[in-house]
Amino acid sequence: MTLTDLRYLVALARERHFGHAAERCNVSQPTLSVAIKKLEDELAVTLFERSAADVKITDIGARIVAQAEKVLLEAGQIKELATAGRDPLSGPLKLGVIYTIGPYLLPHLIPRVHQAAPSMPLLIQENYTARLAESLKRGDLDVIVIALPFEEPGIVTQAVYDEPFRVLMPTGHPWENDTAIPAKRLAEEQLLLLGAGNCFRDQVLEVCPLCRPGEGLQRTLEGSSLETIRHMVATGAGVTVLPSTAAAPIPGGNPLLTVRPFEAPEPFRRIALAWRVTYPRSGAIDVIRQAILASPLDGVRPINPR
Amino acid sequence: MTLTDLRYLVALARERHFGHAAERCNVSQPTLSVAIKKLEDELAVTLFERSAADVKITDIGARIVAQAEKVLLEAGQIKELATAGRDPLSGPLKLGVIYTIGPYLLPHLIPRVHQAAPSMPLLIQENYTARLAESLKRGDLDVIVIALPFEEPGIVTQAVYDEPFRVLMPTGHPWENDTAIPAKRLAEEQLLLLGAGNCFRDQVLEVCPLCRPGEGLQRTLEGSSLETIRHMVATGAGVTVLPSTAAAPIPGGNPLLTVRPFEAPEPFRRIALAWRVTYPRSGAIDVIRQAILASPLDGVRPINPR
DNA sequence: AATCACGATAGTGATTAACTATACATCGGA
DNA sequence: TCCGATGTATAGTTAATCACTATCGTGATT
Repeated sequence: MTLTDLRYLVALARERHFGHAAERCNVSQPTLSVAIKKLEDELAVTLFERSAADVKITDIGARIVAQAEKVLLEAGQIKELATAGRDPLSGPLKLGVIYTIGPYLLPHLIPRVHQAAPSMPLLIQENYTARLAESLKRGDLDVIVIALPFEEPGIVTQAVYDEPFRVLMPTGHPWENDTAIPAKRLAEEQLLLLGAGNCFRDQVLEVCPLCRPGEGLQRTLEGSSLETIRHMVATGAGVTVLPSTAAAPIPGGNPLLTVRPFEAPEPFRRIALAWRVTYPRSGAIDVIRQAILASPLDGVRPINPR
Repeated sequence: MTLTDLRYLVALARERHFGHAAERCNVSQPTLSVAIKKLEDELAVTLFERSAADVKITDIGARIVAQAEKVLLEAGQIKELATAGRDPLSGPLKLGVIYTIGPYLLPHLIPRVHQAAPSMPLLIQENYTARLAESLKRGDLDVIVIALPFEEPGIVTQAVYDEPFRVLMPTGHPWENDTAIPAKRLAEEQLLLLGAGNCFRDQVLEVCPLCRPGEGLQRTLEGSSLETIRHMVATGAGVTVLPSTAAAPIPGGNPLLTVRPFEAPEPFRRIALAWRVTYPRSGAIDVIRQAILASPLDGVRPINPR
């Protein structure tokens, strides 16, 4: 049993296809077949049911694969430790960002990180919080940028900034003359919402408890983005709530759109970094944090680490 | 980086002496020296400070050794899992049973399986043959109990017993005085039938080709069960055909109901086990078969495996 | 300076892991 | 029922790796 064998095992469990798994491991199909068979012989256990139609993992196989993943994750930590021991700012950093932050943060973040740590390229993935959390735990990501609350065993978080919410309406809307909008008044309007899975959607619904989706004027745009919603507001389809960084990303802005703050207490979300407790490159995380705080993010309030 | 390398690494960290560490690993000293050097090159980190006096572990080396120990521990768990999973009678078995067998077989089967294989809990699902077949092929079920004929690619079957059909009528019915009922005479009566999807319904209709549902006196009870039909017969709503195990499930029976056999040739159904050809826990299947045959099922004729 | 202890290096053989080519099994369509 | 497509297993070969013995180099001790 070698680490290579375990990698083959995990790949096969993921792909459920010898050929594809082999390709993913950059080896030939027979290599992988033989390795799996060798493992099965060594452990004296059938790990997979092979049939013409597909490859099914056995019950015991699944448990062993889960354990193999743990072994590989821990083994990967050895390389991370070595990298960190050399220089935490060398080697690629796998960064995950939620959809409602990525487009507004990354254009500022990337050049700043590159300047602070030129030998630390960023490998970036945008996704929902739940997916990012999974990847983070699996080791597919090193650090993620998400909104609090966020509690996962084995994961630590550090708040970075608070970001107030804004109301976005088409220019000419009756609220245009108000300097600040009370949250309850959202219930009077057609409110455009992101699809389920976006944490920001839930946060908006918390702001306005009367806005139950499906009852009344709210409209959910499944699989959509804040940018799409912005365009819909511009066409007069309704109003929406945006995080401040997303409210006016282009200097000057769109003349068809008007942004107004909420009335106090202004609703906001708290954005944080999260990483595995065991992740050794704390220096790299600090660089990310500094780069975020150095970015010109509209309306945000930095949080100092305790 | 291999698991062997990590074992050498850990041994050296413990012994702080290349020769002794090599001895403990049952390899020569140069073998261990080379392996450690290879690791250091691969990780681009100095793990040990070699001096004439002794071998000192570096700061980063100590952290990597600790991690290596974790990897080895987790890797050892794989072997433990394999040992634990080697017994086909350990671990849950996902068993599917058709609706017209489940209520009569399972009360006998479950305690017998538990006795024969205490560490093999049964996860049971009752459904139509077609649904069970699908789940079986998908791997959601491991073994199913169905009525023959049953042909599916990749699935093998083994007949377990034959079960004759019986006529159930309300007590006081004119047929009560007959010792056996000819199948054709069913067409004379209001015949209560299970809904489509139940294989038993089709088998009953085969017994009596004149009984076309929808024409004449037959009545189909969609979404119903044999127990419901039994109650309807008791109220005089008609007669029905039951498999023998369902004819008198309670000792003593119901005074409102009378059961009579068919005239020879007695119609029957053949009950079988089915599983994927690739399913590795044949021992578990055998336990199920034995437990079925050991159950006191009214009127059934066991079939010996060829 | 000679010796000793110990790790590093060189060179060689055996094992193993990888490849290509091809056999074999199964399923679906003609 | 045969044939082709798909997918896994096996055979045979090559290359890389691992582990061995023998020996060297270095620093500490006598």
